[in-house]
Amino acid sequence: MGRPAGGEPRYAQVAADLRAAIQAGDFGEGAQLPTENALCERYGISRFTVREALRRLQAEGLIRRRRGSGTIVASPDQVLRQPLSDVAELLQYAAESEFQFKDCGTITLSGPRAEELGVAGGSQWLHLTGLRRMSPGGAAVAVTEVYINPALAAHVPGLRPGPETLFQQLARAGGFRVRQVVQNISAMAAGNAEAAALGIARRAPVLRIVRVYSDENGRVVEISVSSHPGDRFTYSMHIDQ
Amino acid sequence: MGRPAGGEPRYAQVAADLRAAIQAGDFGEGAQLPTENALCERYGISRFTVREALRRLQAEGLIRRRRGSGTIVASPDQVLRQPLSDVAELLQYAAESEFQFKDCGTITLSGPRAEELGVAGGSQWLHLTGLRRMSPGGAAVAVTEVYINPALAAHVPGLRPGPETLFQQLARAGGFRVRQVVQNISAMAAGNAEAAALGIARRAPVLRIVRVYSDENGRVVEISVSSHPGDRFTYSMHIDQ
DNA sequence: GAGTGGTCTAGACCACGTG
DNA sequence: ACGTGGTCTAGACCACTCC
Repeated sequence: MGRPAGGEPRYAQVAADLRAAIQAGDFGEGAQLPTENALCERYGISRFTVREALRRLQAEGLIRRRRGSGTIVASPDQVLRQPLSDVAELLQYAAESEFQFKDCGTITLSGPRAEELGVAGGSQWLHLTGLRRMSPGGAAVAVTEVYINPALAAHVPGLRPGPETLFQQLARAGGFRVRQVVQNISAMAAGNAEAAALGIARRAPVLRIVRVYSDENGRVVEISVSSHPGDRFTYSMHIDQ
Repeated sequence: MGRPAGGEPRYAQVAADLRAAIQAGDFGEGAQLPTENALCERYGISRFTVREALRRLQAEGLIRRRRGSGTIVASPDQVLRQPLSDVAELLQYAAESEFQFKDCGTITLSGPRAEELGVAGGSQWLHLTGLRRMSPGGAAVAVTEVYINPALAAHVPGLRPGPETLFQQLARAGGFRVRQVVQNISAMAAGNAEAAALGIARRAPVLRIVRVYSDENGRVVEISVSSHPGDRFTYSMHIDQ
């Protein structure tokens, strides 16, 4: 039957359970996962639901599947892997790194900057700035500018660093859901402020990732602009077929 | 019944049909697509198959879906959108741009370069170099180095620019299938050769995309290294939920 | 041949958006 | 209230891998 239980679909619960087991090393790297039928029995659910859960894990790059061979735990790859095919994966990345920020008041986004971000020129935004590290005290992997819709001003003082991303906290506090994230990646020369924050040379190449978060009505609720040093960050993706 | 017809799954045929209709403008931008049930009747297939087809189009960013509202044609966005969640989407991008290349013989990949690409040091590769433009005669959006497994040397002279990507042509000629693509994106300063080919300043920031194509046995069949001028290229993705 | 994941059917109930 | 897409069941046949 199509009951979503406590609000979360059953496949999401199963996916979370398997993800935790994989990351806890219960299966081991390269090890075989239980077959679909075994998972059906273990959780008492249909194959459809098991497959939906496994589909998510595969999209995250946690598992690899092959007809005839089975499902195996993927080898955790190289540098900084940041897969991306739905919002849940963005959260995964956020939970693995450390983010510190400070409130910078209100800012008006002007001509070229507004155009770059795809917002109306002259519009007002709440402005935060932050630094992301892969480990506490480690080298910064990103400096981030965050712009928040002023309609959400009341909830900004309650924002906390932690496993929850800013947009998750905003969504919960503001009573909306993030429905779409558009992400643009480009290469540019570091500006003075970025170079100073990251400890790199001026005009050094940086990877700039702009994310625009919109809610169900198409309202832009948050924009984040992250600049990553070219030599400390690689955006990694994989496609399996 | 589970018959894959002429080799291509039915949902892929339906997806291709709908994709063609959307791109031909049969529905118009922002227009409503037929409902799932309507598509079931039109194609004489089950809802499962219709949903699998729509799932692909949604991942490509061609449509947006919402419970209660229906399915609409997404507005074609900004600059150069290169979505990516399975191999089929890589092909889409390739078909929309123009790629010219020339054969440069054999090359040995040495220490740091080999490490960057994740191949054995001292291994030999066939080397091609190419230029990609969004329109014939237009400005170059990328300079590309291609390395091909020497075991496929016999098929290299048959490679042709066109709507089919190099790895598609290699797979067909070599009788294998590309099973995995790993893609790494980083920012770096342009080298002398890249700067000259792209007509940009030396040390200008470029977006470097390294793609490693592997077949079903994990054998690396092709590696492509594309360098995009920072000011002419943006890698764009979207996530809908 | 046995077992895997991939495709597909014909149903069902549900949450959500729009009237 | 109604129709939409989202979740879910219990089956089935198929292509593929491995023994």
